[in-house]
Amino acid sequence: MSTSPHILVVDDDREIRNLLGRFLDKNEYRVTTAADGREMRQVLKDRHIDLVVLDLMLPGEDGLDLCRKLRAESEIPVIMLTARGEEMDRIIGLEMGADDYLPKPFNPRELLARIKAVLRRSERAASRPEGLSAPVLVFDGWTLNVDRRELVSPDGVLVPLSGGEYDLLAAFATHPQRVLSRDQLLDLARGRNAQPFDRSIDVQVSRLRRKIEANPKEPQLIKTVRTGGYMFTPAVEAG
Amino acid sequence: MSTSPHILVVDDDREIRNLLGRFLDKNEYRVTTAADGREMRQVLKDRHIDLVVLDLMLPGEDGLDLCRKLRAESEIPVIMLTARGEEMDRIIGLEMGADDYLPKPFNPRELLARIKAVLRRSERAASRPEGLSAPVLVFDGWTLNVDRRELVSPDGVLVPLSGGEYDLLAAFATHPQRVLSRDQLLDLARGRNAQPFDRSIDVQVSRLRRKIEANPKEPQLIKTVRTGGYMFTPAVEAG
DNA sequence: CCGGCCCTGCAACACTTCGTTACAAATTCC
DNA sequence: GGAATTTGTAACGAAGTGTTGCAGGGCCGG
Repeated sequence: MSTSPHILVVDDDREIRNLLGRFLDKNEYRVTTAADGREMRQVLKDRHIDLVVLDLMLPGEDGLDLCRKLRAESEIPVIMLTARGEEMDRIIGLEMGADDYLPKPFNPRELLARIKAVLRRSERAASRPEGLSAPVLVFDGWTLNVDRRELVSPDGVLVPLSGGEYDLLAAFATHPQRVLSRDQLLDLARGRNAQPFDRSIDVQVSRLRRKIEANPKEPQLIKTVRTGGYMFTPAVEAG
Repeated sequence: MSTSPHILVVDDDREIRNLLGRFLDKNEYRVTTAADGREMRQVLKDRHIDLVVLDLMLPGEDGLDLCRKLRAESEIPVIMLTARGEEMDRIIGLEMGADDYLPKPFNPRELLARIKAVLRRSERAASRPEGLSAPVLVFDGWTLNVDRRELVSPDGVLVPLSGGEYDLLAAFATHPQRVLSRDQLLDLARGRNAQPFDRSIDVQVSRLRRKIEANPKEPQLIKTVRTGGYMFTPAVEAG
């Protein structure tokens, strides 16, 4: 039930991916792995990730490049790994915007400690310092204010949402027009994995529909896709 | 009944095709094989494929070429096989856009593990990244909105379809004016293979006709092709 | 033209999945 | 610490889908 941080390990070496995957898993983190930049972006688009462990040396795109781009468009903290243990790398790594740095080979416990430290820091810093990342999502007349976690209806009325309802709607609104499985929704909105026979998303969808659908019996915004999950149908634009 | 991923194995060696076919079949995957690029394209046009296992060395078109073209026009993940075990091939393979790579000879279990990994990844990435794939299909006055999974009749009325009815109609509308066997339809609309005496498509066609045919007794849009399957007769254009 | 065979349409039934309510557990707010 | 709110779980009815069986109609050999 606990909502544990979700860590993305990006490394081209499968050995290392598996090793870190198992290790972090044992230490109460949820882990996903990626072998290169393309995979990393895919995961980032579809799951909520709290921290990225990024290898400096990657096939195709360079880890430093990736880190810089990642920094440009999100606030996800990054810990860099590198095979070269030189001080220069460290400086470059940190200048690229990484939150911490670890030379290979390293002791997994060392990585664990740094992950904990970085997460503790970024937890507090969950503010967005005047960055222009979309604070308002508009769809079908509705306005979802991400900063205030508030929803305003097409006729301008503020519709009170519970925290979970907001999280679910935000998950939908940031992944519109595609089928999202219950598992994905649980990850995006609650930061946990589904358990067998987990129906909590169904119930939460039902409660959300009651508040945003004109006719909850015939939902237009959140459609059910049998055996597939749910789909948020309207186009969403940044306000 | 289960809807298992459908894998296309492309290799000119019949031995390998059969071997992999049986092996993957035993491991709960649906498999189709192709001997060259032409067959591959044919299958891709007719079936829903979740992953392609592609040999690097093929008669006629090169595997790398095929992979690049495949990548250019679809999001289907690719695992490359090659007889040469050199590192350069690996880099080229990945740069061509393959999702993973396996040198021959290989252990089938190894391939299985990679297939699982790639599918797990691509499962989440079922997004349409601003590609211009048709979001609206128009035929004979009707409009099928793929984003909203909605059907609008010639006189502008929204016709409620169940999920399965929509999936079936979408399968038809994306493969118009050609005979589709029950097996193909089951694959395209339900993602599963037919079982002996499987009549579910017939029933679903019947239910769909009730909603879209002016006179279901004399269907104009979905024609029956005796011993062949069904054919969607109107011309379909992107809206 | 007729009878048997095979294929398709569809109604009826069985089974699965989903929506919603009720209630209990957990969390938040005074 | 207790009340109010929120969230998860269980249960049940509703809706969707697959299966089965039978009726109707085409096709073929005689």
